[in-house]
Amino acid sequence: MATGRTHRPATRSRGIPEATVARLPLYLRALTALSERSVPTVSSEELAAAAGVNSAKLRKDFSYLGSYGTRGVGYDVEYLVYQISRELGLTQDWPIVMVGIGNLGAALANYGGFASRGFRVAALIDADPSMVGRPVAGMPVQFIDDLEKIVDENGVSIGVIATPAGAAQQVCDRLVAAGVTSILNFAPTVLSVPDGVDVRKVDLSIELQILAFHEQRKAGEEPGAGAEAVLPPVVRDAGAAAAAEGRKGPDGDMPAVMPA
Amino acid sequence: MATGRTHRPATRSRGIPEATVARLPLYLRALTALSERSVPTVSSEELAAAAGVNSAKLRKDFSYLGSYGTRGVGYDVEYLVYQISRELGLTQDWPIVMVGIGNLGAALANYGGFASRGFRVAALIDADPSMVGRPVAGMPVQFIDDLEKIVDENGVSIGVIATPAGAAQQVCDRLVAAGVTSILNFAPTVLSVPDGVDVRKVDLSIELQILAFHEQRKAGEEPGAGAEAVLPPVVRDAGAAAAAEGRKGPDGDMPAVMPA
DNA sequence: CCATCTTTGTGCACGCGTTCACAAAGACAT
DNA sequence: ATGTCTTTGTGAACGCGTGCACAAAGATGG
Repeated sequence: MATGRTHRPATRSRGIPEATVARLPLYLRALTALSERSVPTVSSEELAAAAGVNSAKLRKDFSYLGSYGTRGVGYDVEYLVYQISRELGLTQDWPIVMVGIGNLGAALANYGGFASRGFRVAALIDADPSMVGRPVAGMPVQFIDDLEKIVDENGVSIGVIATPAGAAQQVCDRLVAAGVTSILNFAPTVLSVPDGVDVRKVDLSIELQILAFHEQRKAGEEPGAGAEAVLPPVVRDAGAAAAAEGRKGPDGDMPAVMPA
Repeated sequence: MATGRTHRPATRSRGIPEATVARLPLYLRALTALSERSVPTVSSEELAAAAGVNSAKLRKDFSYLGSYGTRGVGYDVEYLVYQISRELGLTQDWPIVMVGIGNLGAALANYGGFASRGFRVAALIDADPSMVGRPVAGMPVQFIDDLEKIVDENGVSIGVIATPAGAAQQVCDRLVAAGVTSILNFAPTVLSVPDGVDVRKVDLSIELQILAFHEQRKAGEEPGAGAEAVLPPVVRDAGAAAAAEGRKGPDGDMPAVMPA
């Protein structure tokens, strides 16, 4: 799900559901591991286990790509690796630019997973003049003024934004204007982009917050005694009127600071 | 979606849909920004725009939490900030441990978004003795042998794994055995965990691959001439029999290297 | 107190994704 | 060649999430 898009164009591609596309890299990784161990064929059951999904789901996913399996035997590992790679567009070379070489950006630049599988970091870009020229991941950081030139000369269509939140939209606009049509956003902001541009968002703190939600559920299954909750950071009020509506029965400790 | 779980228990929590939970942090961020600008109330339309979602969806999401709005006016910003924070469990203090202080781990430790909103990095842990004692983000790295002690003494229930793929499952097992019940996994591996443990996965290269898929679609809408695809990394064969089944009509360049 | 206007909360329908369950397809042995 | 056994590919049912559209609720003004 490309968070950051206001309306979902569904992008039902060429009949391949978005949910399936999101799982193809998972299958590809599992298949690559099998390939390295020279395993010739694999059943949907085995591969599904390796990828952490349901076997029926896996078969249906593959059915969107075509009939690449052999009944009674399974799937040919090498063949499937190539088919999925091709479907994902990984048989091409994808030059990417990374903007914002702070802690996170530098780590991403060094991250091996980025360079693998057809992705090639074409340039690292930052707005801080003191960063410019400094080598990060064996590559000199370039100044943001050259962004358009870099994108154009390298034929870059994928950009990674790892700037502070405040600069993200501005950087995004420049990338899009320069011709970038896919953006991976690490800044904690909602980017607005024109139609035809894909944005995917990776937000570390959101992931933690979702975990905290489930964690809280596990911890305080019983209502009434809310364990040891820290005082709410907002002003509290004694009025409990708001709780009267009571859609949620088991919710003993509603602080109720209803606005006037 | 907690990738990494084999079967989905759906975790339909207390009636709050998982999709809604995943959006609550988004709303919270937008609301916090409004709060800092001292905006007293906000309509579902405005807030939805700020969070990048549909207004009807936002209202439905909030309806799961209760009736916190005022018709004809909108939502009280401060009140809603507190309600969502409480629902997400962010009014508590969540000590977390981070295992694997390489490039990515160090960047995460320095990442401001982690420390904000109730999350507190209780310890940084690494298996490399040369890292131990070295300060990262103003905090000494501790040796992995003390993992169980650290988790226990700090009451840690959330762990972040930023190790290489090979070490991830092992680290995961130790975390779970020590009492951690929520894991945020940055290693490119499928973790298997017992029931009751939540795993969320952040995979940088997968996100890129999904972008590449859509990018490829945008670039080569026409079939037949596959632009300038690099030669397939697997052995090719002249046999074209496999394509005969032909579920997908418009797919001109099927390489067809069917196994024997 | 009544009328009007704004905005919420939600019933409903629709579409996507998941899962089940099974027929068809092929491998393999005899 | 025939039968058995394994595994795929998929039709169909189900459930969740989304978005529309509107009635109910409350604010505001006269």
